[in-house]
Amino acid sequence: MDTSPRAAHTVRLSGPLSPRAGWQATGCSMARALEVVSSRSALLVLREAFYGTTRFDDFAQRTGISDPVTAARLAELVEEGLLAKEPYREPGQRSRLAYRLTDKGAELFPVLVALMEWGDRWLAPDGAPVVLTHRDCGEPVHIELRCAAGHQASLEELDLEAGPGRQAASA
Amino acid sequence: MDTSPRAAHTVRLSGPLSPRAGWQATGCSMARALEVVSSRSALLVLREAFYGTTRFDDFAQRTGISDPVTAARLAELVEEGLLAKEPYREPGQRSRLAYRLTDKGAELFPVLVALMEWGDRWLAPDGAPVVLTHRDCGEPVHIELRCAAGHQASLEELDLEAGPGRQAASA
DNA sequence: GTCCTGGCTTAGAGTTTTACAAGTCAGCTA
DNA sequence: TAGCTGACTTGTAAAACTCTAAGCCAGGAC
Repeated sequence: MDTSPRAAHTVRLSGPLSPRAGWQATGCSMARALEVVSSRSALLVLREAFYGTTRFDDFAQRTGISDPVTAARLAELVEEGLLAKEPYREPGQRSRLAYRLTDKGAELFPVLVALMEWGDRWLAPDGAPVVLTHRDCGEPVHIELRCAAGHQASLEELDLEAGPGRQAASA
Repeated sequence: MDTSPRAAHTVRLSGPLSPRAGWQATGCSMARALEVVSSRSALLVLREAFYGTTRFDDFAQRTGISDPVTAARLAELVEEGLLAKEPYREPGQRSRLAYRLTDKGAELFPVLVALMEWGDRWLAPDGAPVVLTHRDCGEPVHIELRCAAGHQASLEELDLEAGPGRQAASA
């Protein structure tokens, strides 16, 4: 199937996934991930968490999101296990709450970096406003697609195959 | 600043970006990217485009998005230059429109892969429903953060620095 | 010419996301 | 004890996103 000559900018569907018309992607992992982080505010809050922000007012101010939305988003991200709320006390201060990234939240970092990289390339005519560098060597850091054998892979070199969690007629 | 011992799951802010309170990230590339693709439907449409879908009805059906939203999203993505509309004609058929990824759209692929990978890991208890493999070697493909010198880098090894596009008091 | 199909558009309505402005409340400081 | 501050909550309202259901139009097929 799909013997058409144009495969530019697409992956190749292989095995039971070809043709595309034969299966549904309703429960796909990307769709599930989007249920958790599809709002602009959620990702901005996470950005700040990666920058080290931990306090309510700082999140609200630094993301430019209003207080009510910030509160809602922080509560959601805590409930979903991306952030953890922990009390702490600075000397002479009363007890406060800090929001910190959990492992689950921290592993979203590549998503944010990929978005930033794309934004730098296509939406920032004057160049990247901020850059990530590797502390040891000072070189800029970027996102790569690489296979377990170590080869860098482009979109057109990829196959999409059924995985272990695939149910009949879904993905 | 920020001499606190806990830097877990955060990058280090360096140079003029430290302390965080001293600058605004309002125009950051991630925020700009989110203006374009922050809706669930936009990313689902792009997912299908990467799977090779090109026609209106197929987009609507395969993403599970309603017709009006599909139409709105396709039009937006075309306007933003992520998809291109091109007429084509199959023999014996009338002229149709195909939506294809542009280079700008195709370069969002790492974002989708990163989301999928995260969803596979945290939201798919039975394993990934679909997997991407490198056609040449058959090995699974994943997202990596790597610096220009070739080192793989973890979140905690990264510095955030001012880039060429940074204006005074913004990021 | 009439039917069918692909590619939309329109109408009407519900939910979510967002903002602004103001209020609340606990607990430390003075 | 009166105030201040951080962390929210409440009220109001607009905008965005989403749905279902139905309608429209162009261009082959018959």
